[in-house]
Amino acid sequence: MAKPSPLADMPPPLDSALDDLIGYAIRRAQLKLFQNLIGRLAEHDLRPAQFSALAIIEQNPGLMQTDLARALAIEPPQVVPLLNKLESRALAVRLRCKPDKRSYGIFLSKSGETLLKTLKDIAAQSDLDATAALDSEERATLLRLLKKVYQD
Amino acid sequence: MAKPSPLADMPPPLDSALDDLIGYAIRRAQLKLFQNLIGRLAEHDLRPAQFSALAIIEQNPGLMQTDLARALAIEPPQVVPLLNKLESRALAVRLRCKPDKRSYGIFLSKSGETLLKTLKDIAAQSDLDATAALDSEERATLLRLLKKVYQD
DNA sequence: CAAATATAGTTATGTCAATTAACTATTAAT
DNA sequence: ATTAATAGTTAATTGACATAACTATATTTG
Repeated sequence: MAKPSPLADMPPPLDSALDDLIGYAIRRAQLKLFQNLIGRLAEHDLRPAQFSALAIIEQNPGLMQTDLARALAIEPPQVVPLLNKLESRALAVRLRCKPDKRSYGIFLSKSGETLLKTLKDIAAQSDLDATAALDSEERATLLRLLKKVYQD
Repeated sequence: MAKPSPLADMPPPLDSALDDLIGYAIRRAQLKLFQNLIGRLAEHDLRPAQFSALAIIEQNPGLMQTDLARALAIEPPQVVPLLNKLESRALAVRLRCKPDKRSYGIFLSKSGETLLKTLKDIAAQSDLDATAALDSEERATLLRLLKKVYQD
């Protein structure tokens, strides 16, 4: 059962004249998407950053914690408990496999790969669910425009 | 001078296979917009929530703190320091002006109104700046689609 | 009317995330 | 060799935020 999500419901705001700002609209839409995803991932006792980490590790097997930190836009110390959690659940492993013995290579375990498949479906479903007001053409347009914004 | 903004730069991520999720794209785009706005508002020693509060008060003069909390999607205790700050800078005032003497009516001061005009320009400029990769038709489309998502 | 209950705002407390600083071990540079 | 830099970790600080408790009014109702 989905947790009651402390930040969950965004109440209908009073008229605030911010309505024509993309920054305002995107914040509200992002919150909706994020809350939806948080709820669904919670059933697997995972947070969005952990899901992102799994996806990044899959695409970049053997990467170092430093790389993961940069990719997640978090600081190295935050990577430690995150990876500890993934490792304790046997979803990922740290291996001393580099010429440089200070660093670890990070890999998904078999069950990490399996779970990630499920999580990707969940994320895709969450996306669809939270954007149910759009048809698939609009969704494609939205994605294209968002990429244009953040890739700039 | 703009503060070096602790969260500022989102580094180019490794390929992570999250690229086709709207939730992922919107988070990254939102962060870009938000960081841009934070930087610009910092020059006026204001945070986005304080700017939003000013805009909401302008549109709803005399509203109660409870209403403001709901509109900002924050808890009532958080309104206290926020309003204290606005009041200490003489941008807004709490007035016992209701039949119910437990509550305050909140209003902008003259200088609050004046500053808000400036801030709206800043926010609009921030929007344009952070979405410089889009032409104005694309911007309109993006805004329309985002509204559709969060108003749903 | 009196007592009980509810509400607006505030204060106090606890929790948790996230940044920073400092420590260990390895590696690279002079 | 000594020094400096880097990967990862631990520890300490800060800050956001929620929850609970307090005050003063207001409402309800017995």
